[in-house]
Amino acid sequence: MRTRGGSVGARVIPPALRGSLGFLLNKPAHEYRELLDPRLEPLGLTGKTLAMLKLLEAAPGPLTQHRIGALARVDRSTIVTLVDLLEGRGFVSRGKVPGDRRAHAVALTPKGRAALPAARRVEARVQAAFLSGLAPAERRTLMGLLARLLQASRSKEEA
Amino acid sequence: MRTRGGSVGARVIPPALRGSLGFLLNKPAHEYRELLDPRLEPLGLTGKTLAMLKLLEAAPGPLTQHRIGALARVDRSTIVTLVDLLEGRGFVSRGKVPGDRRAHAVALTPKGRAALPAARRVEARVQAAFLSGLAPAERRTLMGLLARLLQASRSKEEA
DNA sequence: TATTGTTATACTCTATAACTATA
DNA sequence: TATAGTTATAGAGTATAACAATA
Repeated sequence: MRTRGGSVGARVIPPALRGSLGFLLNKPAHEYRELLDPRLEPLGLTGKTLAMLKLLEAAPGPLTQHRIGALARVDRSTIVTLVDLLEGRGFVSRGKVPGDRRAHAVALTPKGRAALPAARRVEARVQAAFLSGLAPAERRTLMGLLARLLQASRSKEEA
Repeated sequence: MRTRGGSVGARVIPPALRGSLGFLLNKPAHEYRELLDPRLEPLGLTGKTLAMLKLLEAAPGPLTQHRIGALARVDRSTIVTLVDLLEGRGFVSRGKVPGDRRAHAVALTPKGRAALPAARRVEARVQAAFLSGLAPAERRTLMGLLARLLQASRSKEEA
């Protein structure tokens, strides 16, 4: 009662769920994380910490934790843990912010910068594998639409 | 130091994150759930339990918990809790499966069936609001691409 | 031996509230 | 008074492992 590849029938998306946006967003999100994180683990990273590293690399200089949270849409209390992880690995450092002794200047260390290329390659491979069911143009479309969705949503802040 | 709408700058997606599929999938998934679940709560449902209700409605008859899990790609241990919730609300019932005394026949009750139209209307409204930044055609494209992504992914099962 | 449902447990992700040290 | 970072905590979401009943 189980052919090769699953006659059980979980391969096809039930029509009843094809219109459920929550299902369509949550499942891939979860599956992608399960795929990427183990591959980044040998490098001492996860999808989330890698994203933070990329954010820091793209910035003109150090960022405060508050600023990182604003960019990544994550609460500042959550940022603490992520920075702790990266600092523990020696990928970032917490320095001083001239003019504000409350804030921390989170900066990419040489080690953190050096870790980025390999991590990016891993991410690119995993991402390509995960998206392999879609044509290149479709992948761009999908990511573009998701980005616009995110841009349109106010999530927390708004009057 | 905070203009209307957030000069803080979290509105735009940082270029560094536009290529991070994990970020693009996780954030909308999370935000959508935060939006939908409170709206379904007065009806005694959540996005997940509503999805299960829709699955049962579309089925020709009762489904075993194992079957529900296969369709929704959720572990059977997780299904237990969801069925418990729906059963507690009187939306589904656990009956017997002729021929297999291990399995439970999860069936929609009249009350469960009656709850669906209103829940669907709420879901449609929330979904439309969440997708309001996209044109109708784009919404269909997005959901279609997500569905294909899910269809292509093997998640757990495979040789 | 394998499968269905169940329970116990554990892990991740994320946020809220309260505290501190500043501003 | 308000903000940056921290800590403690709580809650959702999900899975694995082990067990009983049954196949």
